[in-house]
Amino acid sequence: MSDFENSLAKVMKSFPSLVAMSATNRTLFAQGRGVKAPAGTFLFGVGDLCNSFLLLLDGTVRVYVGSEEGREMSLYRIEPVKTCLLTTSCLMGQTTYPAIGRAESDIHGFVISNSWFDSLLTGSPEFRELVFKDFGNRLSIIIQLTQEVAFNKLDLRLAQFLLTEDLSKITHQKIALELGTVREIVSRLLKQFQDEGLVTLHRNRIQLLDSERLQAR
Amino acid sequence: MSDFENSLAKVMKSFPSLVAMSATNRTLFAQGRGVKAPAGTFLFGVGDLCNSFLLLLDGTVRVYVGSEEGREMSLYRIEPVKTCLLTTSCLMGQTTYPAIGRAESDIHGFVISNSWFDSLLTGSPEFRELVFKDFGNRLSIIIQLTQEVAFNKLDLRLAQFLLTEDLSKITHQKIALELGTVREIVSRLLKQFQDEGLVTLHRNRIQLLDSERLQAR
DNA sequence: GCCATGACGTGACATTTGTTACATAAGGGT
DNA sequence: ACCCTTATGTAACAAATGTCACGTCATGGC
Repeated sequence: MSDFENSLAKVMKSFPSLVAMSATNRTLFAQGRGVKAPAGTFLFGVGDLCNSFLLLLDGTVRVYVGSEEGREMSLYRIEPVKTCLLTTSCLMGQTTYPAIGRAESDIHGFVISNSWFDSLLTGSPEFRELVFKDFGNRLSIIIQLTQEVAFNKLDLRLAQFLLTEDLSKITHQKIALELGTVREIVSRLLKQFQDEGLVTLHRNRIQLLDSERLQAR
Repeated sequence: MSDFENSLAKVMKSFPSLVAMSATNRTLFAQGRGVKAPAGTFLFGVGDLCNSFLLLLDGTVRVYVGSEEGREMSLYRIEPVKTCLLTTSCLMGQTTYPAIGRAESDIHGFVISNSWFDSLLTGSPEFRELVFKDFGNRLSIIIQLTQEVAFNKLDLRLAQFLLTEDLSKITHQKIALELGTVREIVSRLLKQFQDEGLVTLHRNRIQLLDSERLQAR
Protein backbone atom coordinates (compact mmCIF):
# COMPACT_ATOMS: atom_id res chain seq x y z
CA MET A 1 0.00 0.00 0.00
CA SER A 2 1.51 3.30 -1.01
CA ASP A 3 1.74 6.29 1.25
CA PHE A 4 -0.88 7.95 -0.81
CA GLU A 5 -3.27 5.07 -0.47
CA ASN A 6 -2.59 4.87 3.23
CA SER A 7 -3.40 8.47 3.83
CA LEU A 8 -6.33 8.28 1.51
CA ALA A 9 -7.73 5.46 3.60
CA LYS A 10 -7.30 7.57 6.71
CA VAL A 11 -8.96 10.55 5.13
CA MET A 12 -11.86 8.41 3.99
CA LYS A 13 -12.26 6.90 7.41
CA SER A 14 -12.30 10.31 9.04
CA PHE A 15 -14.43 12.02 6.46
CA PRO A 16 -17.16 9.93 4.95
CA SER A 17 -18.25 12.86 2.88
CA LEU A 18 -14.99 12.75 1.00
CA VAL A 19 -15.80 9.20 0.05
CA ALA A 20 -19.21 10.20 -1.15
CA MET A 21 -17.57 12.98 -3.08
CA SER A 22 -15.20 10.59 -4.73
CA ALA A 23 -18.01 8.31 -5.80
CA THR A 24 -19.69 11.07 -7.70
CA ASN A 25 -16.58 12.75 -9.00
CA ARG A 26 -13.40 10.76 -9.10
CA THR A 27 -11.41 13.54 -10.61
CA LEU A 28 -11.54 15.44 -7.35
CA PHE A 29 -9.26 12.95 -5.74
CA ALA A 30 -6.71 13.50 -8.43
CA GLN A 31 -6.29 16.94 -6.94
CA GLY A 32 -5.43 15.65 -3.50
CA ARG A 33 -2.30 13.78 -2.57
CA GLY A 34 -0.59 12.29 0.42
CA VAL A 35 2.48 14.12 1.67
CA LYS A 36 5.23 13.31 4.11
CA ALA A 37 7.76 15.67 5.62
CA PRO A 38 10.52 15.13 8.17
CA ALA A 39 10.63 16.91 11.53
CA GLY A 40 11.87 20.46 11.19
CA THR A 41 10.41 21.12 7.76
CA PHE A 42 9.15 24.65 7.29
CA LEU A 43 5.66 24.38 5.89
CA PHE A 44 5.07 28.09 5.52
CA GLY A 45 6.61 31.37 6.55
CA VAL A 46 5.57 34.98 6.99
CA GLY A 47 4.40 36.45 3.71
CA ASP A 48 4.05 33.15 1.91
CA LEU A 49 1.15 32.68 -0.41
CA CYS A 50 -1.15 29.85 0.41
CA ASN A 51 -1.95 27.56 -2.44
CA SER A 52 -3.19 24.40 -0.87
CA PHE A 53 -4.90 23.08 2.18
CA LEU A 54 -3.33 20.53 4.50
CA LEU A 55 -5.30 17.99 6.44
CA LEU A 56 -2.86 16.71 9.04
CA LEU A 57 -2.96 12.96 9.60
CA ASP A 58 0.14 12.27 11.70
CA GLY A 59 2.58 14.36 13.71
CA THR A 60 2.31 17.93 14.92
CA VAL A 61 2.96 21.31 13.40
CA ARG A 62 3.94 24.29 15.50
CA VAL A 63 2.64 27.68 14.41
CA TYR A 64 4.55 30.61 15.86
CA VAL A 65 5.72 34.17 15.36
CA GLY A 66 9.31 35.32 15.60
CA SER A 67 11.18 38.52 16.37
CA GLU A 68 14.30 39.91 14.79
CA GLU A 69 16.39 39.04 17.81
CA GLY A 70 15.58 35.38 17.45
CA ARG A 71 12.86 35.17 20.04
CA GLU A 72 9.81 33.12 19.25
CA MET A 73 6.32 32.64 20.60
CA SER A 74 4.01 29.77 19.82
CA LEU A 75 0.50 30.59 18.68
CA TYR A 76 -0.86 27.07 18.61
CA ARG A 77 -0.23 23.58 17.30
CA ILE A 78 -1.93 21.59 14.60
CA GLU A 79 -2.65 18.03 15.58
CA PRO A 80 -4.36 15.21 13.70
CA VAL A 81 -7.03 15.33 12.56
CA LYS A 82 -7.17 19.07 12.51
CA THR A 83 -6.85 21.74 9.94
CA CYS A 84 -4.67 24.79 9.84
CA LEU A 85 -6.45 27.95 10.88
CA LEU A 86 -4.08 30.09 8.93
CA THR A 87 -4.30 28.06 5.79
CA THR A 88 -8.06 28.18 5.98
CA SER A 89 -8.00 31.87 6.57
CA CYS A 90 -5.47 32.52 3.82
CA LEU A 91 -7.42 30.49 1.34
CA MET A 92 -10.68 32.10 2.24
CA GLY A 93 -9.45 35.63 2.69
CA GLN A 94 -6.81 35.50 0.00
CA THR A 95 -4.11 36.87 2.25
CA THR A 96 -0.58 35.66 2.94
CA TYR A 97 0.55 33.76 6.02
CA PRO A 98 1.23 36.05 8.97
CA ALA A 99 3.19 33.40 10.92
CA ILE A 100 5.52 30.44 10.58
CA GLY A 101 4.54 26.78 10.46
CA ARG A 102 7.10 24.10 11.13
CA ALA A 103 6.82 20.33 11.53
CA GLU A 104 7.68 19.35 15.09
CA SER A 105 7.81 15.69 14.25
CA ASP A 106 7.72 13.71 11.05
CA ILE A 107 4.37 14.52 9.60
CA HIS A 108 1.98 12.87 7.27
CA GLY A 109 -0.83 14.75 5.65
CA PHE A 110 -3.24 15.00 2.83
CA VAL A 111 -3.05 17.99 0.56
CA ILE A 112 -6.20 19.44 -0.88
CA SER A 113 -5.90 21.83 -3.79
CA ASN A 114 -7.35 25.27 -3.71
CA SER A 115 -10.19 24.41 -6.05
CA TRP A 116 -11.00 21.16 -4.32
CA PHE A 117 -11.11 23.06 -1.07
CA ASP A 118 -13.76 25.33 -2.51
CA SER A 119 -15.75 22.38 -3.79
CA LEU A 120 -15.64 20.63 -0.46
CA LEU A 121 -16.59 23.74 1.43
CA THR A 122 -19.61 24.13 -0.80
CA GLY A 123 -20.54 20.51 -1.14
CA SER A 124 -19.68 18.77 2.09
CA PRO A 125 -21.42 19.65 5.36
CA GLU A 126 -18.98 17.47 7.34
CA PHE A 127 -15.98 19.17 5.80
CA ARG A 128 -17.50 22.57 6.44
CA GLU A 129 -18.16 21.69 10.02
CA LEU A 130 -14.63 20.40 10.56
CA VAL A 131 -13.08 23.50 9.08
CA PHE A 132 -15.37 26.03 10.72
CA LYS A 133 -15.31 24.47 14.13
CA ASP A 134 -11.55 24.41 14.16
CA PHE A 135 -11.60 27.95 12.98
CA GLY A 136 -13.77 29.27 15.75
CA ASN A 137 -11.90 27.49 18.49
CA ARG A 138 -8.48 28.63 17.44
CA LEU A 139 -9.41 32.23 17.00
CA SER A 140 -10.56 32.32 20.60
CA ILE A 141 -7.24 30.89 21.67
CA ILE A 142 -5.28 33.49 19.78
CA ILE A 143 -7.31 36.36 21.14
CA GLN A 144 -6.87 35.04 24.62
CA LEU A 145 -3.15 34.78 23.97
CA THR A 146 -3.06 38.39 22.82
CA GLN A 147 -4.82 39.45 25.96
CA GLU A 148 -2.46 37.50 28.16
CA VAL A 149 0.63 38.79 26.42
CA ALA A 150 -0.66 42.31 26.76
CA PHE A 151 -1.71 42.23 30.40
CA ASN A 152 -0.29 39.27 32.26
CA LYS A 153 3.11 39.07 33.84
CA LEU A 154 5.37 36.29 32.78
CA ASP A 155 5.13 34.35 36.03
CA LEU A 156 1.42 33.96 35.43
CA ARG A 157 1.92 32.75 31.92
CA LEU A 158 4.67 30.40 33.01
CA ALA A 159 2.50 28.97 35.78
CA GLN A 160 -0.25 28.37 33.26
CA PHE A 161 2.20 26.70 30.94
CA LEU A 162 3.41 24.38 33.67
CA LEU A 163 -0.13 23.38 34.50
CA THR A 164 -1.12 22.52 30.96
CA GLU A 165 1.95 21.15 29.23
CA ASP A 166 3.89 17.93 29.43
CA LEU A 167 6.92 18.54 31.66
CA SER A 168 8.58 15.15 31.35
CA LYS A 169 10.93 16.27 28.62
CA ILE A 170 11.28 20.00 28.51
CA THR A 171 14.08 22.53 28.69
CA HIS A 172 14.03 26.09 29.92
CA GLN A 173 15.00 27.18 26.47
CA LYS A 174 11.98 25.49 24.92
CA ILE A 175 9.67 27.09 27.44
CA ALA A 176 11.17 30.46 26.61
CA LEU A 177 10.45 29.92 22.92
CA GLU A 178 6.88 28.97 23.74
CA LEU A 179 6.26 32.07 25.82
CA GLY A 180 8.17 34.58 23.74
CA THR A 181 10.91 35.31 26.25
CA VAL A 182 14.48 34.20 26.94
CA ARG A 183 15.94 31.29 28.87
CA GLU A 184 17.38 33.30 31.76
CA ILE A 185 13.99 34.70 32.68
CA VAL A 186 12.41 31.27 32.61
CA SER A 187 15.20 29.90 34.80
CA ARG A 188 14.84 32.76 37.23
CA LEU A 189 11.08 32.36 37.55
CA LEU A 190 11.31 28.59 37.85
CA LYS A 191 13.84 29.07 40.63
CA GLN A 192 11.33 31.28 42.44
CA PHE A 193 8.67 28.63 41.99
CA GLN A 194 11.04 26.06 43.41
CA ASP A 195 11.88 28.28 46.38
CA GLU A 196 8.16 28.59 47.03
CA GLY A 197 7.84 24.81 46.98
CA LEU A 198 5.68 24.72 43.89
CA VAL A 199 7.98 22.60 41.71
CA THR A 200 11.25 20.77 41.73
CA LEU A 201 13.68 21.25 38.90
CA HIS A 202 15.71 18.59 37.13
CA ARG A 203 17.64 18.42 33.95
CA ASN A 204 15.17 18.14 31.07
CA ARG A 205 12.30 17.75 33.45
CA ILE A 206 10.15 19.69 35.89
CA GLN A 207 8.08 18.13 38.61
CA LEU A 208 4.91 19.72 39.90
CA LEU A 209 4.66 19.70 43.68
CA ASP A 210 1.68 21.88 44.39
CA SER A 211 -0.68 22.34 41.49
CA GLU A 212 -3.24 24.08 43.67
CA ARG A 213 -0.98 26.88 44.78
CA LEU A 214 0.40 27.16 41.29
CA GLN A 215 -3.14 27.57 40.04
CA ALA A 216 -3.61 30.44 42.44
CA ARG A 217 -1.15 32.60 40.54
CA MET B 1 -39.93 54.16 5.23
CA SER B 2 -39.26 52.31 8.44
CA ASP B 3 -35.83 51.69 9.82
CA PHE B 4 -36.22 48.09 8.96
CA GLU B 5 -37.09 48.84 5.38
CA ASN B 6 -34.23 51.29 5.13
CA SER B 7 -31.68 48.82 6.32
CA LEU B 8 -33.23 46.11 4.24
CA ALA B 9 -32.79 48.26 1.18
CA LYS B 10 -29.15 48.78 2.07
CA VAL B 11 -28.58 45.11 2.63
CA MET B 12 -30.19 44.27 -0.66
CA LYS B 13 -28.15 46.82 -2.49
CA SER B 14 -24.94 45.49 -0.99
CA PHE B 15 -25.79 41.84 -1.34
CA PRO B 16 -27.70 40.86 -4.41
CA SER B 17 -27.61 37.27 -3.28
CA LEU B 18 -29.77 38.15 -0.31
CA VAL B 19 -32.33 39.46 -2.71
CA ALA B 20 -32.24 36.30 -4.73
CA MET B 21 -32.61 34.38 -1.51
CA SER B 22 -35.63 36.37 -0.57
CA ALA B 23 -37.28 35.73 -3.90
CA THR B 24 -37.13 31.99 -3.40
CA ASN B 25 -37.83 31.98 0.29
CA ARG B 26 -39.48 34.98 1.82
CA THR B 27 -39.56 33.46 5.25
CA LEU B 28 -35.83 33.91 5.56
CA PHE B 29 -36.21 37.63 5.78
CA ALA B 30 -38.53 37.24 8.67
CA GLN B 31 -35.50 36.03 10.57
CA GLY B 32 -33.50 39.14 9.85
CA ARG B 33 -34.26 42.57 11.26
CA GLY B 34 -32.88 46.06 11.31
CA VAL B 35 -31.37 47.23 14.57
CA LYS B 36 -30.23 50.54 15.95
CA ALA B 37 -28.13 51.20 19.01
CA PRO B 38 -26.74 54.40 20.53
CA ALA B 39 -23.05 55.06 20.97
CA GLY B 40 -21.61 53.22 23.95
CA THR B 41 -23.86 50.20 23.73
CA PHE B 42 -22.16 46.96 24.66
CA LEU B 43 -22.90 44.50 21.88
CA PHE B 44 -21.13 41.56 23.45
CA GLY B 45 -18.76 40.78 26.29
CA VAL B 46 -16.30 38.10 27.27
CA GLY B 47 -18.03 34.77 27.71
CA ASP B 48 -21.25 35.78 25.99
CA LEU B 49 -22.92 33.29 23.77
CA CYS B 50 -23.40 34.33 20.22
CA ASN B 51 -26.85 33.89 18.85
CA SER B 52 -27.03 36.14 15.87
CA PHE B 53 -24.91 37.67 13.21
CA LEU B 54 -24.60 41.41 12.69
CA LEU B 55 -24.06 43.01 9.35
CA LEU B 56 -23.02 46.57 10.18
CA LEU B 57 -24.55 49.26 7.97
CA ASP B 58 -23.68 52.49 9.79
CA GLY B 59 -21.30 53.50 12.57
CA THR B 60 -18.33 51.68 14.02
CA VAL B 61 -17.88 49.02 16.65
CA ARG B 62 -14.70 48.71 18.65
CA VAL B 63 -13.59 45.22 19.60
CA TYR B 64 -11.13 45.07 22.46
CA VAL B 65 -9.81 43.08 25.38
CA GLY B 66 -9.57 44.37 28.92
CA SER B 67 -7.51 43.68 32.03
CA GLU B 68 -8.58 43.56 35.64
CA GLU B 69 -6.87 46.87 36.39
CA GLY B 70 -9.01 48.65 33.83
CA ARG B 71 -6.55 48.72 31.01
CA GLU B 72 -7.81 48.01 27.52
CA MET B 73 -6.37 47.16 24.14
CA SER B 74 -8.19 47.42 20.84
CA LEU B 75 -8.14 44.40 18.58
CA TYR B 76 -9.87 45.94 15.60
CA ARG B 77 -12.91 47.87 14.51
CA ILE B 78 -15.94 46.84 12.54
CA GLU B 79 -16.93 49.29 9.87
CA PRO B 80 -19.72 49.20 7.29
CA VAL B 81 -20.18 47.07 5.37
CA LYS B 82 -18.16 44.54 7.26
CA THR B 83 -18.90 41.60 9.43
CA CYS B 84 -17.71 40.74 12.89
CA LEU B 85 -14.85 38.30 12.89
CA LEU B 86 -15.70 37.12 16.36
CA THR B 87 -19.34 36.62 15.66
CA THR B 88 -18.46 34.60 12.61
CA SER B 89 -16.02 32.55 14.57
CA CYS B 90 -18.38 32.05 17.49
CA LEU B 91 -21.18 30.97 15.24
CA MET B 92 -18.98 28.60 13.29
CA GLY B 93 -17.00 27.20 16.16
CA GLN B 94 -19.80 27.31 18.71
CA THR B 95 -17.64 29.11 21.24
CA THR B 96 -18.29 32.19 23.35
CA TYR B 97 -16.93 35.66 22.69
CA PRO B 98 -13.35 36.10 23.91
CA ALA B 99 -13.50 39.91 23.74
CA ILE B 100 -15.75 42.93 24.14
CA GLY B 101 -17.65 44.75 21.40
CA ARG B 102 -18.95 48.24 21.95
CA ALA B 103 -20.57 50.76 19.64
CA GLU B 104 -18.29 53.76 19.18
CA SER B 105 -20.98 55.78 17.48
CA ASP B 106 -24.67 55.31 16.92
CA ILE B 107 -24.91 52.20 14.86
CA HIS B 108 -27.33 50.76 12.44
CA GLY B 109 -27.20 47.15 11.42
CA PHE B 110 -28.99 44.16 10.11
CA VAL B 111 -29.28 41.13 12.29
CA ILE B 112 -29.19 37.69 10.76
CA SER B 113 -30.35 34.77 12.84
CA ASN B 114 -28.17 31.81 13.53
CA SER B 115 -30.07 29.54 11.20
CA TRP B 116 -30.25 32.08 8.44
CA PHE B 117 -26.53 32.56 8.79
CA ASP B 118 -26.01 28.87 8.17
CA SER B 119 -28.32 28.93 5.17
CA LEU B 120 -26.53 31.90 3.68
CA LEU B 121 -23.11 30.43 4.31
CA THR B 122 -24.13 27.26 2.55
CA GLY B 123 -26.25 28.75 -0.16
CA SER B 124 -24.75 32.08 -1.09
CA PRO B 125 -21.30 32.32 -2.66
CA GLU B 126 -21.33 36.11 -2.32
CA PHE B 127 -22.15 35.93 1.36
CA ARG B 128 -19.48 33.31 1.91
CA GLU B 129 -16.94 35.44 0.16
CA LEU B 130 -17.83 38.51 2.19
CA VAL B 131 -17.63 36.64 5.45
CA PHE B 132 -14.48 34.71 4.72
CA LYS B 133 -12.57 37.54 3.16
CA ASP B 134 -13.21 39.65 6.20
CA PHE B 135 -12.24 36.74 8.32
CA GLY B 136 -8.91 36.17 6.66
CA ASN B 137 -7.95 39.79 6.74
CA ARG B 138 -8.78 40.31 10.36
CA LEU B 139 -7.10 37.18 11.53
CA SER B 140 -3.87 38.37 9.94
CA ILE B 141 -4.25 41.65 11.77
CA ILE B 142 -4.76 39.97 15.11
CA ILE B 143 -1.78 37.69 14.69
CA GLN B 144 0.36 40.64 13.72
CA LEU B 145 -0.91 42.45 16.79
CA THR B 146 0.03 39.50 18.97
CA GLN B 147 3.50 39.53 17.51
CA GLU B 148 3.90 43.24 18.07
CA VAL B 149 2.65 43.12 21.62
CA ALA B 150 5.02 40.26 22.36
CA PHE B 151 8.15 41.67 20.80
CA ASN B 152 7.92 45.38 20.10
CA LYS B 153 8.57 48.17 22.54
CA LEU B 154 5.84 50.66 23.13
CA ASP B 155 7.59 53.50 21.32
CA LEU B 156 7.47 51.44 18.14
CA ARG B 157 3.82 50.67 18.54
CA LEU B 158 3.05 54.28 19.36
CA ALA B 159 4.95 55.50 16.32
CA GLN B 160 2.98 53.11 14.18
CA PHE B 161 -0.23 54.31 15.72
CA LEU B 162 0.62 57.92 15.00
CA LEU B 163 1.35 57.10 11.39
CA THR B 164 -1.89 55.29 10.74
CA GLU B 165 -4.57 56.93 12.85
CA ASP B 166 -6.40 60.20 12.71
CA LEU B 167 -4.71 62.62 15.12
CA SER B 168 -7.03 65.58 14.75
CA LYS B 169 -9.09 64.67 17.77
CA ILE B 170 -7.27 62.34 20.07
CA THR B 171 -6.22 62.27 23.71
CA HIS B 172 -3.31 60.54 25.34
CA GLN B 173 -5.79 58.52 27.33
CA LYS B 174 -7.47 57.21 24.21
CA ILE B 175 -4.15 56.23 22.71
CA ALA B 176 -3.30 54.36 25.89
CA LEU B 177 -6.55 52.42 25.66
CA GLU B 178 -5.79 51.55 22.06
CA LEU B 179 -2.32 50.26 22.83
CA GLY B 180 -3.03 48.54 26.11
CA THR B 181 -0.99 50.85 28.35
CA VAL B 182 -1.60 53.87 30.58
CA ARG B 183 -1.76 57.57 29.87
CA GLU B 184 1.47 58.55 31.65
CA ILE B 185 3.51 56.30 29.42
CA VAL B 186 1.91 57.68 26.29
CA SER B 187 2.55 61.23 27.49
CA ARG B 188 6.15 60.38 28.28
CA LEU B 189 6.83 58.82 24.91
CA LEU B 190 5.06 61.59 23.03
CA LYS B 191 7.21 64.08 24.90
CA GLN B 192 10.29 62.21 23.69
CA PHE B 193 8.98 62.28 20.15
CA GLN B 194 8.41 66.00 20.47
CA ASP B 195 11.92 66.56 21.84
CA GLU B 196 13.23 64.69 18.81
CA GLY B 197 11.24 66.96 16.53
CA LEU B 198 8.95 64.24 15.26
CA VAL B 199 5.66 65.74 16.41
CA THR B 200 4.18 68.75 18.14
CA LEU B 201 1.67 68.26 20.89
CA HIS B 202 -1.53 70.17 21.45
CA ARG B 203 -4.58 69.64 23.53
CA ASN B 204 -6.74 67.00 21.84
CA ARG B 205 -4.49 66.98 18.83
CA ILE B 206 -1.09 65.81 17.66
CA GLN B 207 0.70 67.15 14.64
CA LEU B 208 3.13 65.06 12.65
CA LEU B 209 6.31 66.92 11.75
CA ASP B 210 8.53 64.25 10.33
CA SER B 211 6.73 61.13 9.14
CA GLU B 212 9.88 59.76 7.57
CA ARG B 213 11.92 59.69 10.74
CA LEU B 214 8.92 58.42 12.66
CA GLN B 215 8.65 55.60 10.18
CA ALA B 216 12.25 54.68 10.88
CA ARG B 217 11.42 53.59 14.40
C1' DG C 1 36.22 7.02 33.82
C1' DC C 2 36.77 11.19 30.94
C1' DC C 3 35.29 14.63 28.31
C1' DA C 4 32.43 17.25 25.31
C1' DT C 5 28.11 19.10 24.92
C1' DG C 6 24.10 20.96 26.22
C1' DA C 7 21.39 22.44 30.15
C1' DC C 8 21.03 25.12 34.06
C1' DG C 9 22.31 28.78 37.85
C1' DT C 10 23.27 33.28 38.87
C1' DG C 11 24.89 38.04 39.76
C1' DA C 12 25.30 42.67 38.05
C1' DC C 13 23.42 45.78 35.38
C1' DA C 14 20.42 48.45 31.88
C1' DT C 15 16.04 49.43 30.12
C1' DT C 16 11.32 49.58 29.87
C1' DT C 17 7.08 49.98 31.79
C1' DG C 18 3.92 50.95 35.45
C1' DT C 19 2.51 53.57 39.85
C1' DT C 20 1.73 57.45 42.70
C1' DA C 21 0.97 61.90 43.44
C1' DC C 22 0.77 66.10 42.22
C1' DA C 23 1.15 70.56 39.41
C1' DT C 24 -0.15 73.11 35.46
C1' DA C 25 -2.58 74.38 31.37
C1' DA C 26 -6.27 74.84 27.84
C1' DG C 27 -10.74 75.75 26.49
C1' DG C 28 -15.77 75.78 26.81
C1' DG C 29 -19.69 77.56 29.14
C1' DT C 30 -21.80 81.14 31.88
C1' DA D 1 -13.28 87.30 32.86
C1' DC D 2 -13.89 83.48 35.71
C1' DC D 3 -14.50 78.88 36.81
C1' DC D 4 -14.64 74.11 36.08
C1' DT D 5 -13.70 70.26 33.76
C1' DT D 6 -10.42 67.68 31.20
C1' DA D 7 -6.15 67.13 29.38
C1' DT D 8 -1.45 67.18 29.91
C1' DG D 9 3.39 67.49 32.27
C1' DT D 10 6.40 65.43 35.27
C1' DA D 11 9.28 63.71 39.14
C1' DA D 12 10.39 60.00 42.04
C1' DC D 13 10.04 55.54 42.71
C1' DA D 14 9.07 50.43 42.08
C1' DA D 15 8.84 46.37 39.50
C1' DA D 16 9.45 43.52 35.62
C1' DT D 17 12.05 42.07 31.96
C1' DG D 18 16.04 41.65 29.16
C1' DT D 19 21.25 41.41 28.47
C1' DC D 20 25.81 39.94 29.43
C1' DA D 21 29.03 37.18 31.25
C1' DC D 22 30.22 33.78 33.40
C1' DG D 23 30.40 29.33 36.27
C1' DT D 24 28.70 24.84 37.19
C1' DC D 25 26.47 20.55 36.54
C1' DA D 26 24.53 16.32 34.38
C1' DT D 27 24.83 12.87 31.04
C1' DG D 28 25.74 10.11 27.08
C1' DG D 29 29.32 8.54 23.99
C1' DC D 30 33.96 7.19 23.61
